[in-house]
Amino acid sequence: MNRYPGETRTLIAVDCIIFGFDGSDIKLLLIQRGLKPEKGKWSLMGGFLQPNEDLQQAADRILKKLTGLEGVYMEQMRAFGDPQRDPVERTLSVAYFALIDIHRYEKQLSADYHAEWFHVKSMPELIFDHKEMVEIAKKQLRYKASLHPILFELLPPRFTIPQLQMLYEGIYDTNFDNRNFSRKVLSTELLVKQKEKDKSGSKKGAYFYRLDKRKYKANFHAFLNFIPNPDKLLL
Amino acid sequence: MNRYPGETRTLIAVDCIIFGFDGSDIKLLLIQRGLKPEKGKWSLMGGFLQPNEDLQQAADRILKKLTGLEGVYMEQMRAFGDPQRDPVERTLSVAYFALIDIHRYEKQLSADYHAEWFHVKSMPELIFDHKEMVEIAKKQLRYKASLHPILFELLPPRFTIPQLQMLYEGIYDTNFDNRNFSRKVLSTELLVKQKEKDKSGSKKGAYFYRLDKRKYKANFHAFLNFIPNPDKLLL
DNA sequence: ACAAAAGTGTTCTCGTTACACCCATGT
DNA sequence: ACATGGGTGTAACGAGAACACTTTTGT
Repeated sequence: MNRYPGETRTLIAVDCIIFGFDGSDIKLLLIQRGLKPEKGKWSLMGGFLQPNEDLQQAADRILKKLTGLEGVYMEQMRAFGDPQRDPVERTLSVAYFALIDIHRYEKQLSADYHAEWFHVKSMPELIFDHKEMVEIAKKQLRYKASLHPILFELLPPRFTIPQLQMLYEGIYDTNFDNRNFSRKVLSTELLVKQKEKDKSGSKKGAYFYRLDKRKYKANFHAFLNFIPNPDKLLL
Repeated sequence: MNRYPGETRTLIAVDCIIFGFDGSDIKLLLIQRGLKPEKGKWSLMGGFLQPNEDLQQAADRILKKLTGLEGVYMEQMRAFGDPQRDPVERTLSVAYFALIDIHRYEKQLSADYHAEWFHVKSMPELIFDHKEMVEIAKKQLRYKASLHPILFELLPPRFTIPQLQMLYEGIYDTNFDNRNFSRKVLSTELLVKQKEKDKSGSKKGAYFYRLDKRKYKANFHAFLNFIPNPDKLLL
C-alpha cells in the first residue's frame, strides 16, 4: 500500500473548538483529559483521523461523540504543524470550529469526557498548543461574524433582537446602540417576527423572531454590517 | 518514538498555489509532473512535509525550490483530506497560496520542474484534486483582496494606479470607474507618489507609486473598500 | 405612578457614485 | 490638431450614527 518510498508518515488529529452562547456569555466546551500525559489538564475535544474518513467526517464524529449533535455549523480553521506540538509523538492537527445552540447540548453524553463550558475570558490552562488554537478561533469568529450572519447558529430557534445584540456585544466586547442595531438587523429581512414576546428580560417584552432559513442560506455569503466601525475593532 | 499505539500514520504534503500578475492578466504557476502516476499532466508545486519541519517552513522550502524566492506573501489556505485524493497512497495536503511579483521569478530555476505560467481562465487539466484547490484559492484571493490590501504583493516595487486598477479588474472580472478608483486608493495613504511617470501605457503617462511599507504593515488588517458593491459580486 | 427596557422617528454627516470636464503628450 | 488615457471637480444620493421621544407593562 505505501508506495511513496522513503517518506515519513505522521499522525493526524482533528481538534474542535466548540462555541456556545448561554444568553449572556460566550462559552467554550472543554474536556478534562483522562490520559497521560497532562492527565487532569483541560483540552479541546479531538481525535485521530481514521483510515477512510475525510476531515469533515472526523470533525463531525468527534463533535457528535462529545455533544450528541449532528448538522451543526462547523468549518475548518487551519492546520497546526509544529513538529513539537505534541510531546508524545509528532501529530499534525487540523482544527475546526463549531457553533452550537448551547441548549441543545446534552450533558449526560459528555459524562465520559468530563466536559465543561468555560467563559471565553476565564479559561483554564490547556494542553499542547490548544490555547493558541482557541485564540485563533476567537479571532476568526470575530472576523467571520463581522461579515456573515453566522452568529445565528449560536441561538435557539426563537430569539429576540436584544438577545442577538447581547451576543454581538459579547463577541466584540463592546456596546452598540440598540435602536440602530435592531433596524440594521431587520433591514436584512433575514428574520421573521413571531406573535409572542419574551417577557423574561423586560416588562414591555421583546418579540421573538425566527430565522428565515431560505433567505439565510441564500444570503449567507452576502456581507452584512451589524458592527459599527468594524475597522476600528482590530479583527 | 511512536507512542500513540494503534493509530494510523499518514503522508502529509504541502501544495502551493502561486499567483502572479504580468501587467494585464492574473496567472498561476504550474509544473509538469515528471513522475508517474499522471506523468506529463500539470500540477501544483508541492512536496512532502519533512520531519522537524513545520508547515510554513515546508511551504517556504517548496516555493523557493521552484521560484528561487524567499520572503514572499504566503498564507495557509486549508487542508484537503479526502482519503482517495491521491491514488497512490493516502496523503493529506495542506494548501498554501502565494502572491509573487512575476518579474522576480527566475525562469532558469524552474527548468528542473518544467514550470509554466497559465492564465487563470485557461488552465490545463490538473492532477488529483488540484483543480478544486485552485478554485478555492481563487475564491479566497477575491475574498481576501476585497478586504485587505494584499494585491500589492503581486506588483513590482514601482507601479501606477492604472496598473493597480487593471489588477483589481482582473481579479473581479469587472470594470471600475478609474476616477473613483484612484481617489479611493490614494485616500488610504498607503501609496507614495514618485517623480517619474510610466509612459508605456499612454501618452500623458501615469505617475509611479511605491507602497509605504510601514503604513502597509500597520494597516494590513484594516478593512478597505476598493471594490464597489462587494456584496453584489458573489465572493 | 413610576421604572425600565423595547422600539420608532428624525436629523446630521460623511463616504460612495456618477459624470462633466480638464490635462499632458505622442503621433 | 486631435486622439488617448490620466486625473480633478462636483453634485446627488444613501447608509450609518446619534439621540429625542414614545410604547408597553410589571411592580
